[in-house]
Amino acid sequence: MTADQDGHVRDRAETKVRRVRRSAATIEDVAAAAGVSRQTVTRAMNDMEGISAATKARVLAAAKELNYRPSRFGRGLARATHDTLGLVVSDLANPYYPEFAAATVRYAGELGWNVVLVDTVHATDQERLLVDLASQVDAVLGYLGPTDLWLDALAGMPVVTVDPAPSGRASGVPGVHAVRLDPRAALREAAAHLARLGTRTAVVLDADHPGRSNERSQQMESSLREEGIAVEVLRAGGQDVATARGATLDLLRRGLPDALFAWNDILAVGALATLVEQGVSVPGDVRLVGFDGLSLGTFVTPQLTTLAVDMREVARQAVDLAVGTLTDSAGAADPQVRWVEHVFTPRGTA
Amino acid sequence: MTADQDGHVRDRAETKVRRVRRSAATIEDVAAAAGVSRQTVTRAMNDMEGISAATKARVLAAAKELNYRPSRFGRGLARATHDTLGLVVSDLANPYYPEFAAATVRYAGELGWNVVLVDTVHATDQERLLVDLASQVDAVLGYLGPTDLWLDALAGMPVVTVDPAPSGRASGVPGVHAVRLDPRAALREAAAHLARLGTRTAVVLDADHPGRSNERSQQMESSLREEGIAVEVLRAGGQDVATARGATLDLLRRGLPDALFAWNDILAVGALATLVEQGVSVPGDVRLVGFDGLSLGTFVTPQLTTLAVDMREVARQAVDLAVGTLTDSAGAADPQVRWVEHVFTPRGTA
DNA sequence: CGTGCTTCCGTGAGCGCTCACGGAGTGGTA
DNA sequence: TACCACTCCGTGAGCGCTCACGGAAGCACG
Repeated sequence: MTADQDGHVRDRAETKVRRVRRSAATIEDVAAAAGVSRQTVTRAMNDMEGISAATKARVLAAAKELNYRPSRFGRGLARATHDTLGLVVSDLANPYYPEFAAATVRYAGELGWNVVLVDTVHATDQERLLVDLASQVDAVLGYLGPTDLWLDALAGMPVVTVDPAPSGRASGVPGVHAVRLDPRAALREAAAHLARLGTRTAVVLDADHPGRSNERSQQMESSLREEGIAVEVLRAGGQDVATARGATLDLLRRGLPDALFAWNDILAVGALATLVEQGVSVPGDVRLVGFDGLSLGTFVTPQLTTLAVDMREVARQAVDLAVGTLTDSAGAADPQVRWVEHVFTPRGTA
Repeated sequence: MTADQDGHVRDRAETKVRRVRRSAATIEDVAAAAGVSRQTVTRAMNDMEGISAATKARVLAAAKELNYRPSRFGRGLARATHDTLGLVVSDLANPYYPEFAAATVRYAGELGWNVVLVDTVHATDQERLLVDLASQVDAVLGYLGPTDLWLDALAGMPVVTVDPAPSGRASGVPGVHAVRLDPRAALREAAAHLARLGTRTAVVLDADHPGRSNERSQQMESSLREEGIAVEVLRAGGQDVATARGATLDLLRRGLPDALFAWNDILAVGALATLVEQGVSVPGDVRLVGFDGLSLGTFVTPQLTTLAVDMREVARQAVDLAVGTLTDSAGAADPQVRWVEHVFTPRGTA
């Protein structure tokens, strides 16, 4: 890391890279080897029209012989589009995001789109990361974080945010769409389910994040109240297993409620482990409900009752929105919102 | 999907993309706005020498004003290197790979390298994917699968394989390195630990993959034998939770051993869940040991005893090898192998 | 005053590819 | 023969950027 006279810190690779000279074959080499022109090579490589089967075979053979790989950069420069989507997640170490990413990569792949996946949590300069991403993809989708961080960096490019709605400045901007998650019906189902099991008191285990966390736990709270259940919201201040353990131990000391509603499956799993270790029976003594429907919830015993989000559906909606904006005539770029409903998934803990 | 006369199936996005015309600002625009030349803009954007502070400030202001984002393609074409590593994993839905990817992205980022992450399991044409990756990165590392699939596609480019050794044709190729995992010491420790607990019989729960699986389970088998423990290898034929459940139920019918040694943590967690559900006490009736040390093993109760691999260390070695080959003088490209040892991590199940 | 050095900046050229065009050859019709 | 349509292929030009150079100005030295 060095700093220039403006105090701007450079964190790129400073050491001069003396690359193993690859002397990669270029389109010109292939053209010469096959005795044709560049354009004919292009036609062969991209399955374009206007080339005879014999010539095409000869070109492809030459390409294979020379180990020719078309340069993504050359192509990117010459073409207007790149058949590529940028997928942004905030932290691959959080099991939620790999599940989302895997579903998206799969669906986009089925449609013939490439995906460039970036993880923002480790980025030293998030804006630079997004700017860089923007220059090489046709659209960006995923968990982009606060609007101010990306609205300028991605200006003029189709964007699909997932889960939290694009706030303030971003709403109404052409080409900026949203896939939103609606847990309300599933929450009502879960609350009714808990009431049916005789639940009188409940604790909402909140991760206490400023934005959406509040909305989600508020929704949890009100749906429980509507079933006549007394609710306390406990802000754990984090969404990792260790935090859940601490909060649960705290709860044990103060006296357990009939049910525990966790902000997400990770907190739920942490609570479950702590409860079981302390000899509390789940769901016998305490009912437990998670949120997200991660596969992780099926690894524990008893398996976690949760409000699942259908990742394939989220992926489908997000990719369809992005691709739709790209393929439709320019007029169809007006902002759209697609809702995906959570699904109440009773398993072993409630 | 269409097929041309050669029967070659195209799976790229066929629909013509009529992109929202972005009319992105180019370096020329910035140069004109700031009243300087292209080269001066380059100097300002890349913190290069030979530019006065005043001019630099003027250029950066103009760039910001025009919302200028340097094109990755233009830059890629003009530059020899890209400060970018290609990271290949086989399936993000398998919790092992996100942990590896997160560690690698983080460490590479600390060194100032960008990372392009690709998932091969969903690729319709894996070779094409790798060829595409190769054209835009300086080196490739990760889980590349069978040598034949990538050796040609990545010819002449630094490659670092992780875990399984590059087989046959790839060994000894300049620039093709390996980070290998060595579980032997940890296996001995685990076996001794099990013996100390009075284990007389054990079952190795194998995932039954043709290549490395055999080696791993063989190592498990022999280390247990050396402690005088009778071993049976059970080939489950898969490495998902459902498979583990089936195999465990099968085992229950036939009579349980004193200990279960699972091919990886996922199988172990599946076995644990099944055992607990069936009223078997772990580690009371059966000791259980996993393999990999995924965070997932700390989510279950009791927490999984396992042979952990230090992902940060693996990431460090892999990135260092790749970057080292790139930065050293060309002679240092002779194949290297870095070993990372597993760490026996006794937790709750043994 | 001529020479050399340093600092700052601009000019061609070219990276590898695709696009829009145009031309050569073939076969059919008037 | 003259004309047209069609198939196949090649030729400039240019995408946006950086590299290697070279030139202009300012200053110090003999």
